[in-house]
Amino acid sequence: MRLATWNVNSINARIETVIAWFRETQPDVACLQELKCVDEKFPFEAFEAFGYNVAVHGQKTYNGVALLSKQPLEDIRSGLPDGEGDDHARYIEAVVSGPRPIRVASIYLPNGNPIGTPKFDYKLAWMDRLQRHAAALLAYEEPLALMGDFNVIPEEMDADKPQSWADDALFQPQSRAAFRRLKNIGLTDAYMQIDGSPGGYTFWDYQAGAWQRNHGIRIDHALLSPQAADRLKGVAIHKDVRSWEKPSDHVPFVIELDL
DNA sequence: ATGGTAGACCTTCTA
Repeated sequence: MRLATWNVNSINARIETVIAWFRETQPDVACLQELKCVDEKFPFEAFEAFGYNVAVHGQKTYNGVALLSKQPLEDIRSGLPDGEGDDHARYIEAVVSGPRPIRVASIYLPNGNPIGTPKFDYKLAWMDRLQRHAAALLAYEEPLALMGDFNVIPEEMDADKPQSWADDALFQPQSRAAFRRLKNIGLTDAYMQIDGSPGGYTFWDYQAGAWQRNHGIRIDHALLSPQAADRLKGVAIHKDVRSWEKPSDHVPFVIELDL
């Protein structure tokens, strides 16, 4: 079973690129982030034509997440618990049905920049909420994949120029510690389990020729419960997609599970 | 030295 996560940076601006990639990769499940549209503006038909079931948690202009699956989606939940006062559409989860069901979440974790502002506090509070919810899901002791744009550079090896991220919310010690705490409740970083080599970047900024200079970072992750990690067979970063026409600044990250 | 691009949308915000 092939599961993908991809921050598309506007689904409607990216639809031709995204469809071209779906044709080529045929993922069983895809987690999309940064749709930048409300539910009604999501291009359902383009994906339903491929036989995908779609669950969308959209928002005007900013954020927005979706789950696409060839198998039916059940128990669809939008938003993290304890979300009063939080109107950002950054989380959707569902159970992908089948002989061996798996719960999958599409996550767009807050960026948090600039540091020293309420935006950074919001990031850390959101990570705390995510950890508490993930702990509750782990108690089911079932296959679970938390996939998305976590907006955290876990280690120095996950950035081409770590120094240039020193003052950035994505590489703050507090952000990295919160990401470690999340993993330490019992989640496995799929990339590190299978590959783990430096340079496995998933994002290159549009600015300052970051792609041409390979100034990338690894911020798109898949965190797996033990029941999913035990069935992890492969990971792949679709780096070449960054060089396609009208690319997102993120590329797809794909994991293969023996489910 | 603080550059540079992309998307949504109306003027600036977010990334």
